[in-house]
Amino acid sequence: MLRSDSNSTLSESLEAFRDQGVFLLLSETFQALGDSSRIQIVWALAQSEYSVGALTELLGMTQPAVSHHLRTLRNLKLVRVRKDGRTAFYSLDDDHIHRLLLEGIEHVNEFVRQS
Amino acid sequence: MLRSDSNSTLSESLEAFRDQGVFLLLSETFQALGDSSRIQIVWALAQSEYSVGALTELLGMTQPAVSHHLRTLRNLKLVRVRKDGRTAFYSLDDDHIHRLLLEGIEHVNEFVRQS
DNA sequence: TTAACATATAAGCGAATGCTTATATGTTTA
DNA sequence: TAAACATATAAGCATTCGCTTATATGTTAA
Repeated sequence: MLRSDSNSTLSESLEAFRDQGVFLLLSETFQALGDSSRIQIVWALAQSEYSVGALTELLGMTQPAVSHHLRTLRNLKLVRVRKDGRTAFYSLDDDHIHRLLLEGIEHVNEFVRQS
Repeated sequence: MLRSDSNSTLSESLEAFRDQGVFLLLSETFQALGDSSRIQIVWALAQSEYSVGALTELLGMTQPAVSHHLRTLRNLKLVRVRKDGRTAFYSLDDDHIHRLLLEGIEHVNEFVRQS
């Protein structure tokens, strides 16, 4: 197989990103969005903040399942919590998440258009 | 066309997106990017097109593993193939994928900055 | 304080996932 | 044609994942 020096810069970035854990963190981030239930949660939070109970009712899941998913999203800083008394209000952490979601939807649109 | 009525409520858009399979396809797309090996493949292809053999050597994986991951990415139209003789050259399917990757990296940067 | 409420966590089960080894398909070259 | 080559697919195994039920933690109200 043909080997060229033009790979050197890529293989350097590959090694650097591997060492810095960028690929791992990046894949974990996408993986967090890679679940139908969590995407629905993120979609809801993209409209407004919601409490755990509200999400539970809105999405028709059990409360522990919602909490479980929210922890996953929280660990990767995709959502944040605001506590008021005994209720916890969740919202998207920053605009990157919103844009990620929109880019994803655009791709899906493209996908369906080609089918 | 996949879109929610801008006047509809959240629960209506949730129902519509569920029925149209948007959430499923969207989560599958993110899930495809949610693996450390596949992200490295996508990162490589974001720089230039590569053959299966080149990716195998570049990433230090076995050839069947690379083919396996490429199929996953292909099924979701994240990458496309161009065949020349007995070699298959892969590249990113469209610009959405590139932007998804860049948005993800920005989020990871934000993540690390906060830690 | 006690009871009701809102959320978080734990343990365990079934299903899905990524990788390995082995083999099949298809293309070029001797 | 046969052999070498490039890629794709298949079967099996170990691990991970999402969900369920049960329970714990913490807050408000009577």
